[in-house]
Amino acid sequence: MTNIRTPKPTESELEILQVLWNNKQASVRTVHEVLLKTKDAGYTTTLKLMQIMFEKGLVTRDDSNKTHIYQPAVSKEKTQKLFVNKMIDTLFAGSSANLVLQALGGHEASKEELNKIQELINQLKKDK
Amino acid sequence: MTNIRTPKPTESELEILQVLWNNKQASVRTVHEVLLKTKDAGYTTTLKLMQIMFEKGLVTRDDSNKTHIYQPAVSKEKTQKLFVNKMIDTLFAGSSANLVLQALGGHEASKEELNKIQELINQLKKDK
DNA sequence: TTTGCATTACGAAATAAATCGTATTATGAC
DNA sequence: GTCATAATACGATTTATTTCGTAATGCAAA
Repeated sequence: MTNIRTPKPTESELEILQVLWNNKQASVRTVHEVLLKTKDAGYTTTLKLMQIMFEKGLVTRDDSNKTHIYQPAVSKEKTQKLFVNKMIDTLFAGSSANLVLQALGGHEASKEELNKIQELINQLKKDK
Repeated sequence: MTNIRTPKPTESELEILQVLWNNKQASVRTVHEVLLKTKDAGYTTTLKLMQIMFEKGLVTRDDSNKTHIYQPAVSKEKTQKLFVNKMIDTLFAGSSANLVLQALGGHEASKEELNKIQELINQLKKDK
């Protein structure tokens, strides 16, 4: 599995990836429209960012039509792992449990979600 | 509780804060020595960063002696929460549980740590 | 007091990231 | 074909971050 090295996405790039992950694929216009709900930037800014992401290999695109259609080139899961691991390293002294405690303590999680976590924990304990 | 707004620490600032949190307080020299183990930068770089952090209010310092002694001005817990929340927002669609699952799935956690998490979950479920 | 050394102060350069203005191009309506 | 519109391309600027060179300062040993 040739793991081509894509750089760590920046803050803004992450926002764009989020949209692409949700929609599977999208035009610049679509992405920009979604971003406008939560931030305030010009269309060409989004365009430029997505072009840069293309150069970096963070996204692919179909440019056979006038309006280019972009797709994520990095998986959500891999990217999440990248950031979670970095965070555990630099902010939680290498302990994933510390991160988990912090996350659950602050944010609210539904009962259903808590059940899912509990299940995973049981699984992990069994494996030891 | 007058919450003075301190800016979000940058990557490098986080590394420095980590050292200060561990040591309670430290001189630039001490911090620099610790950083040298994992990264490669000049002494004046670390100095400058810590001076900037002082201006930003991320650290305080005792400059009554020639060698200034720095202390963290933001708590580890608050900073962790800041980053975890941001991460949940931009990378886990607002679901803390998703982050937890990712964290536990990737990194290894000890049985003891898992127990601690389980305890917290039970507590949270009881509160519902 | 003078010298040497470790420190801080400061400015500036190098790098990275985000933003935007303007020019160019493609497409469809007429 | 011409025009209006919407899109891309591209360069430049702005802002944030990191890095470092050099000067000034304080202190302690000789």
